[in-house]
Amino acid sequence: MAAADTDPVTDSRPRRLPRLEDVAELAGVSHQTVSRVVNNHPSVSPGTRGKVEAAIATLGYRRNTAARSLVTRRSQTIGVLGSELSQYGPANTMLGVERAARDAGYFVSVAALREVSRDAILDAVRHFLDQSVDGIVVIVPHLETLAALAELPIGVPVVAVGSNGNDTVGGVKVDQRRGAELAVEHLIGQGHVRIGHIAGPQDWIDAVARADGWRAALEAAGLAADLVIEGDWSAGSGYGIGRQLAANPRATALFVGNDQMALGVLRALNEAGIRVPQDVSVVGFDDQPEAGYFCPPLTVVRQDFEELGRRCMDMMLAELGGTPGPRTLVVEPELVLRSSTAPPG
Amino acid sequence: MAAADTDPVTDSRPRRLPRLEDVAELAGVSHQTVSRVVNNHPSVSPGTRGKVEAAIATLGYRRNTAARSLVTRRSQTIGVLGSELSQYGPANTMLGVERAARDAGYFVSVAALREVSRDAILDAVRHFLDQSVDGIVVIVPHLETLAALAELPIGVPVVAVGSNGNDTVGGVKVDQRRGAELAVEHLIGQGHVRIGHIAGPQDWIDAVARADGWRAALEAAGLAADLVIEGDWSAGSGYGIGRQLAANPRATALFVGNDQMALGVLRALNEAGIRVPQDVSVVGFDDQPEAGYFCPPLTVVRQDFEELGRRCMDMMLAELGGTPGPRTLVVEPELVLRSSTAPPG
DNA sequence: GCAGTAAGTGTGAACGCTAACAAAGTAGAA
DNA sequence: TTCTACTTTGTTAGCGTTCACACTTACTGC
Repeated sequence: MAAADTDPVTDSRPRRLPRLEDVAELAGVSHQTVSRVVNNHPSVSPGTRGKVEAAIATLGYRRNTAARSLVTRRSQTIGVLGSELSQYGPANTMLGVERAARDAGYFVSVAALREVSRDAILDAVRHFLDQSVDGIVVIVPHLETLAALAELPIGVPVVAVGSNGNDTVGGVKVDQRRGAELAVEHLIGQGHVRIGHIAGPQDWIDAVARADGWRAALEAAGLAADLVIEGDWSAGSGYGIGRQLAANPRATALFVGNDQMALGVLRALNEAGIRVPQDVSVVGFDDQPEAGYFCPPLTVVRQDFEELGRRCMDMMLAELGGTPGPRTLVVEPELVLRSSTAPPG
Repeated sequence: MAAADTDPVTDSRPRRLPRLEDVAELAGVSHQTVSRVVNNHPSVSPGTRGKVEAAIATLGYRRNTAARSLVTRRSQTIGVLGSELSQYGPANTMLGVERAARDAGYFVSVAALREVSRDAILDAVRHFLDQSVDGIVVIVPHLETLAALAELPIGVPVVAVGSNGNDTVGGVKVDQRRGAELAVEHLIGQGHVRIGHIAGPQDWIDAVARADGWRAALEAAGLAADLVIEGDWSAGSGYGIGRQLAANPRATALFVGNDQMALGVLRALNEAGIRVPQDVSVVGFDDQPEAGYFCPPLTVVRQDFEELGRRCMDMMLAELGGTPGPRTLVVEPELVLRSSTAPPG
């Protein structure tokens, strides 16, 4: 009885998945013809194609990726190397990449960095090389990352989100500097002259660019750019900085490096009885879905992360297709006005 | 000149990556011995092992995954099928899975669902089967998902987050019902007798379980469970519901299905001049990092999503190792008290 | 001293696919 | 008719691994 279940003779279940050869036999053609059908090769007569397709359907044939990769030396897989993937921005960028990749017939392999260090990055890259990915998308917006990537001869195209492209690594980014300028110009337009900046950690590419934009916009207007405090992107750090500022108010407007820190700032000001926007205006950065429901709803610079991810993949596909395009792609940010900003006084 | 760059004779760069055979030749052994070294097979003498390892290091040999998969019929890849992967919970669950998987030597392939539908799910599963993944982790907390999965003979182990396990699909979940009970019991303990529930969409497994827990806790205390309004998880829907309730107050405490909706509720109440927690207490669910910085900081039921992801992978590994353990794994939630709850009146 | 066992190593054949080439058939032009 | 060119199909040889097995050598126990 137990034997009947596994006896190769009496067992009617297929012992293994069907392969080209099985399809070929059923369709009465050679395995190569089946391969041609599967790969949409043009030189197959309509009649043959029909027979083969029928056989494929009958057997439920699926092409074996490993065998195909072995001979083509391509895995149809893109590695996504990311950190902070539970954050709104990186997560959505990854989703944009995933979508574009799957649409293009690629698999997406993910490696998340526990901590951002040279070793962790090299380890993840090796992981991907072991998997023989066809290309790597890097969503690790640290300056250090780019340096680490330059160390290893990777051998496949690399596209880094947030960076400028160079000859070894393609770059796709939202124009952070421009975003910061939009925010600050808006505040200046409302009549603010003391505009502070709560910055992200300065080893992050985007944090530096936002601080630069803030400074540039102020200087262009002849205003002082002397109030900048560095946080760590978290609501907690925003809260701490907010308390400091509440105790010793030095500005009528704050340009905050991201929405989470802005949330912390809002809460600290609220606790201290400082009204937003009547006493202080606040602008965030990212536009995560919750930003419109903060107290008060937050004026923000919006980044389209999914678009960013898609563009990454566009560049990657161009590279993989052997038709490299521009090495740098820039997505424009947008200012979204809500009620956390108003003229001073 | 151009020829010199590619001429097979004068070009000293390796034409292709080194393989077992190349290592074997350099070490003066057979390719099989090299294979044994690479796979940590015990029956290799220390001397031979040393020679081979040296040759591997010299050539920078890395084993070819495709060839290996072809013969072993295992891809060392786990597919993660997820929706809402930019949300705090699913994203962190995925990260937990990724971490455990990579530690166990597996690659992680991701497919994100654009919309949750039978077709989209089946499409993603087929995508993974095309890639011949060794197992699939499903982070799509819809009732519908489980039904769709049951349709297809998948042929590899499947572990679903948030579900109860059955014979075809393993289940790993945080005890949502218990979490809801913790929240409601806390409110009852503070003296609340009119406790409403703002629920998530009822086609989500977790939303149903939380509503059940809320109802059970109230009924156990002999209180009425008659105020439940369904939202869509978003801050916007929480805001809309909050405005309704502010116009027509019917409870002194609200158990809200997740943190985002709670944010919307807080904002609506704040706008209407209803104080939290003096007039109304609010409890959220998830404990995303921002919850402690809402106005006021939100009392929540915390779920450890990363742990959840790790457990998923534990179950998967047991399954893959041929030693299936329990079909259901439950992680305990925890109540985190902050200042959005207080005794009524 | 000889079988019996174990450890270490090598040989050959898959695994399922694609690339390159060969062969057969078809059609139009000379 | 015959030649050429093209289309369609088949044949063969890998791709780089692991598996099953065979072979050697060394050590055990009688």
